[in-house]
Amino acid sequence: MEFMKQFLIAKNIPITDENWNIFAEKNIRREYKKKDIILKEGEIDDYLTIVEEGAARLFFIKQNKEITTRFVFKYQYLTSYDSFLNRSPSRCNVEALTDMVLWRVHYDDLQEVYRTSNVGNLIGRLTIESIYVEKLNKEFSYLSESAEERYLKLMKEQPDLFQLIPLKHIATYMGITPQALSRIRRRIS
Amino acid sequence: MEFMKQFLIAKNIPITDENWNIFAEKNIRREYKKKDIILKEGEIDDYLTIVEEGAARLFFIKQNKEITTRFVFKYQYLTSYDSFLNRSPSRCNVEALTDMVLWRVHYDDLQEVYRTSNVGNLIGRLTIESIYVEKLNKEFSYLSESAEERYLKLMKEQPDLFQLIPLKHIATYMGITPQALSRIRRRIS
DNA sequence: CGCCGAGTTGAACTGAATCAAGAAACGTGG
DNA sequence: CCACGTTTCTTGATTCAGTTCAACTCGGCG
Repeated sequence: MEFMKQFLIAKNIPITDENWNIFAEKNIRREYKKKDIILKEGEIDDYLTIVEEGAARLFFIKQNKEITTRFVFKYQYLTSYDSFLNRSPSRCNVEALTDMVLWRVHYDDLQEVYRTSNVGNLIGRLTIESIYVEKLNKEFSYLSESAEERYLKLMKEQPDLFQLIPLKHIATYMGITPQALSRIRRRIS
Repeated sequence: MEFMKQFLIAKNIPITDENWNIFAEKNIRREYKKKDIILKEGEIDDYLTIVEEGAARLFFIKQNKEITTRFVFKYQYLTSYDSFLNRSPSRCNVEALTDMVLWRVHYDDLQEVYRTSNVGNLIGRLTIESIYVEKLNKEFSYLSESAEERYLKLMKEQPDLFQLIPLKHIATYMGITPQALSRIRRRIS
């Protein structure tokens, strides 16, 4: 978890060694292989999970088709939040897109961190603030731009996505079918 | 702010009187009249704002049309979060749908609360957790259900919406035009 | 009474979905 | 390193949900 401490310090987030240790010692390292299913739809996500290495996606099934809702990379949180927070079955699956190294805290351990120091609330707040803003941006983009505009924006802002991830997942992430994305790409080139 | 303390206690959220006072004394009461614009697009939202009485909506303008993204009611937070958190111009306008009573903390005061006690991080975390889950539900609904299904669900889950709010706002909130909503309603009845 | 905003309805249009089939790229084992 | 099967991507034809533009009704309110 040392990477995360560096991360917080770099972001100028105040944290004492003692508080940090309370949090860090609850985190457990875990590895996954490419294509592993890290969480299955219907299961309760018991872990707040951060990515040290690799990439993953969250997706749900709609009429036998996979709809990707989020990509997660290095130093981002990978949790199926509604499941984790509400202790309810996850609507999403989580799949490793590459080999991965993860660190995770169990829900119960996190509750203890919340009780015994304020570092949990701080990290929890900052984490969810950033993914909420990410979701707001996606919503705004979806409601105000055409699929073609969204594609161009994604190309510009996250070109690495296109190296790493099959177009079919990018398509459903954009809210369109792979066929529609293919046609957009042809139109542009 | 007494209502909010009751609210936290009812939710079994641990908070000492001292910590509560640190937070509560930073909050300022403010009233608005129906149709008042509480925040304009382009302004930076300086306040974390909770609703004691009344209702409001957040909306943005797309090609001269208003697209509503969220309704906010009693005991919910009304902030334009991306603006508030990133200190950036708001993409959204906030409009009072009824006469309102609000309580708000200024951004700078909140930073001080974050520094001097853990109540800020706790309240901040819980607040944003709940609106994030709300947004996840909306996204899921949007991606997996037809407009008609979403309408029926909304009728069932939030029938009060239809008493209080013009259909044209509900339509854009659902991601469709008022005309399309009108046709759905006819088809159903 | 006349006006204005909300809601409804119609007709034409459109972006994207769907279904289906072929081409290209990938990876796995011999 | 090649051959094969599988997955990904592309392309075409058709269909459909929802948009757009425009006209009309209804109800409240100055």
